Amino acid sequence: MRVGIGSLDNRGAFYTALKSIPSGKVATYGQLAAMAGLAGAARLAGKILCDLPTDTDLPWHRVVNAQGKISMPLNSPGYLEQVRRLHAEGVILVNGRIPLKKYQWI
DNA sequence: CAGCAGGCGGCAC
DNA sequence: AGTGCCGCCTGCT
Repeated sequence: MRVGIGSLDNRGAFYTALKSIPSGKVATYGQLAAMAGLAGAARLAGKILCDLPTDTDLPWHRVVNAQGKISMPLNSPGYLEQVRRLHAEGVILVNGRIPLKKYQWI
């Protein structure tokens, strides 16, 4: 939230890391944080991704939690949107979760 | 497999 | 300057 950009500097790092995720692959929050140079700040990743608009050009939908599941209420529009985008890239959910063994970007 | 507890990093108030 | 809050992670019950 807050349209103002001012104090977010690491945010750019997250965006960069996010863009680095190839299509058809997914990464965990911790992974993304590590890529952004903030290893251990997985929560930050979630906070920042939460801040992203649903219509953003960034592949935020390629980020899931360590369990390979989407963090968010099932009835949340973001959830459905994420699943939709992932499916469009060839990433399918099995029993509501993504097989990280196959899709996790390493 | 599910549930609980602790720890981690950084932003917002 | 301190507290709370997370789209979390990992380990142990």
